[in-house]
Amino acid sequence: MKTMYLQQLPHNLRYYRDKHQFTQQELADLLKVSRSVVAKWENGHVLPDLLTAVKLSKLFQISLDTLIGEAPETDFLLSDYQAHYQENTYDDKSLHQLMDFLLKNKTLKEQLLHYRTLPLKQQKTIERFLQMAMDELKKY
Amino acid sequence: MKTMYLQQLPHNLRYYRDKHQFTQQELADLLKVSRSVVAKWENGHVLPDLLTAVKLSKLFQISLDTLIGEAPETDFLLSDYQAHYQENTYDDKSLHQLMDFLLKNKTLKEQLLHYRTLPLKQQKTIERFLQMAMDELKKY
DNA sequence: TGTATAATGTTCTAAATGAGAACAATAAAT
DNA sequence: ATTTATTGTTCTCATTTAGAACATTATACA
Repeated sequence: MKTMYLQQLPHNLRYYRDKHQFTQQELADLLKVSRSVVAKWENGHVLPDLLTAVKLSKLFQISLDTLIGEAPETDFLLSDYQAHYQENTYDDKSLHQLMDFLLKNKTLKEQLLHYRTLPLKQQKTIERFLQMAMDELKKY
Repeated sequence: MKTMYLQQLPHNLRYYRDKHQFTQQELADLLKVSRSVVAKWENGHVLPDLLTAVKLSKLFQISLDTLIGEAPETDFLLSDYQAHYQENTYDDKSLHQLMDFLLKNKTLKEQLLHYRTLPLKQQKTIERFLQMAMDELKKY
């Protein structure tokens, strides 16, 4: 059996574009692509690339999974967890992002764990060093 | 400002592959692609196409949005979080410690938030520098 | 209804980009 | 220390998409 994964995408695209009352041309302009390619997406002749798909989902304010018609069932439990975390001072969104990031970057995480154990003076030194490195890279 | 949308994808791919204890080869076989292209995804040299991305999200049993690191709400992060906590108490403790640490170190936190948005290549460079700095300090 | 205009569909070509094979470098194991 | 497993990179080829031009269909309105 062939992959049915993206069957729905063309329909969804047209549906959401209509919903937002865009013409193909208007949508194309927003995304800075040609109109003809929008038509091709909607007719299933061609797939948008991943980046474009993300842009579309943002534009339509829906999840990627919804856009491609593969939205997973919603998870009830989540609100509970969210409540829990909000109570416990971890309500800072940026911190969440950071933790998620560290969760997925083992090396950095290990480094930070070690960094944490260093004398304050050394921490400061490293902090400055890090800042320098990042400023330096910013130039390019 | 450049599109930051898919910054996270390489890390996430590696993270979930590791989590499932696949080698690149094994993952490649499951998806019926070459191993080298898996390596390139994980190093941010190339993007998987939409269909492959969907397959990956199915294989890892996560949403596409989670996979690309653009989960609309923190919901997805939290679920990841939760799973992680349940599975691996040891690691979690360290994550908790890190969270507390970062909560109390605003500068470092800001740096990391910025670091997170850098191109993968720059991240690697900085990571190496950081390692060097820390190794150097270890001597004294 | 006929005509003009707007919106959409399709084709062809050129260009972008990912895929794979082969080779290189690292890491892990023994 | 040497072998083996795993991962990273380069080069080329093949695939696929994007855009322009053209064709078709739908809509407006006289």
